[in-house]
Amino acid sequence: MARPQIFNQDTVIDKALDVFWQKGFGGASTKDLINAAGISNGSFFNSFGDKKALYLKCLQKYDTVYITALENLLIAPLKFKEKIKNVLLEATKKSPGKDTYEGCFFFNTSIDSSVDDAGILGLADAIHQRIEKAFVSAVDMAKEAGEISKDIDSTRLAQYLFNIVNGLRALLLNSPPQSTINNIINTTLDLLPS
Amino acid sequence: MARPQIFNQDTVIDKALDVFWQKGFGGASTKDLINAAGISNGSFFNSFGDKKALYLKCLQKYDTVYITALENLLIAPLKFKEKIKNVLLEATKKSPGKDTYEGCFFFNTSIDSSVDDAGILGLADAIHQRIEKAFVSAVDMAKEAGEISKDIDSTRLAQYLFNIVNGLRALLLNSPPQSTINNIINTTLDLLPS
DNA sequence: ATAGTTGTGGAGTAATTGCTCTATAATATA
DNA sequence: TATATTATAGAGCAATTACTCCACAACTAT
Repeated sequence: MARPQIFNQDTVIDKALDVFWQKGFGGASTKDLINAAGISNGSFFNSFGDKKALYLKCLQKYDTVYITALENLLIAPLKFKEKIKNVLLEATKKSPGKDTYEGCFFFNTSIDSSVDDAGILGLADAIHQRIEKAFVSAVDMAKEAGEISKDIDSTRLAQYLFNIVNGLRALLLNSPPQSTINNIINTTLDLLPS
Repeated sequence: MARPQIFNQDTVIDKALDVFWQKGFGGASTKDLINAAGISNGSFFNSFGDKKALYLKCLQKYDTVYITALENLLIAPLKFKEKIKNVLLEATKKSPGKDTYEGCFFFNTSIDSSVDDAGILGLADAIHQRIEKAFVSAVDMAKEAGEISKDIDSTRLAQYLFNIVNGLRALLLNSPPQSTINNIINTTLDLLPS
């Protein structure tokens, strides 16, 4: 009936995610994206609409894959402190094979001043709430298990912990010494309420 | 001997700082800067060299004025907890007259992926160390005053506190509800070691 | 084979970018 | 008043941007 697409959409989104992740929305040119994906200009715009729409798809994919992984860490059947430790270590690990920190595409989006699309900002906000909710679940589980006092306000502690992760995300952008990261993580764990 | 400059350099830097602060390095076009300063294209490049050099001057000014203010808060003769509270409140206050959060030009610089100039990055790094050092001083003062244990590693606690401020800086970029800010600040203060 | 439909490649476009160049204006000194 | 010196205004430029347009390719159903 019609000529079939020569490329795999999902693969292109993965490649685009890499480029956006590295360079940000404004820093990634359409040429960068097209080159990375290995498709033609025509196919690019024909299939994805425009740069913003593709970025949104990348963020959706990130939501599905990476945020889900974070969520799983937070609802894992482990001790509270252990769980938080895992989250902090996961957030500050290096990219596989490389010597740079992996970072977080959601965080990068939320601080990227070149992102002004309502759809993208809306999804970023939804992801923010999703993560916060996952932290709340972790705190609630800790309460149930008697690991921390039931008097603690779950939302408050969740927002506090999320904030520490975000501080680390910002720090990571400037390739800090590992000792700084360790200091922050260890102090956070030491100060965790009981 | 020669035609005098019609404008005040320091005023132009202030105006440029405003524009860069709002839009970031890449987001602020030379046209934006020139319009805000109210000078001509020729004068702009003749006096400041290029965009990067002007940005550096803005960051230097920020260092001198705002970072010094933060430093003063941290070495003020107040109780440790009081001091940290002041720093957190100062970091999260709204712009005078406006309904948006003021933010931090240094922080914005450190997360701005469109900044790639070695001089700017170098100064940002120096400011980072300056702030960390100020936090260390605050912790040391608290130890001397017997407010917290001398067993605490000053650098570790300083980096932890700085990290919380940076998390808030990132959060502020998305105009969060005041309750979230309060929750993070109050939890941080509650968990402060003794 | 042919018609119908959709994908592909790549030349082309209008707008914007940071910055240069030059004619001229304004000043201090001689 | 003439000269030397620097500032100003703004036209202009090469490069890049996101994106459009269209001739043509590739496929399926008839």
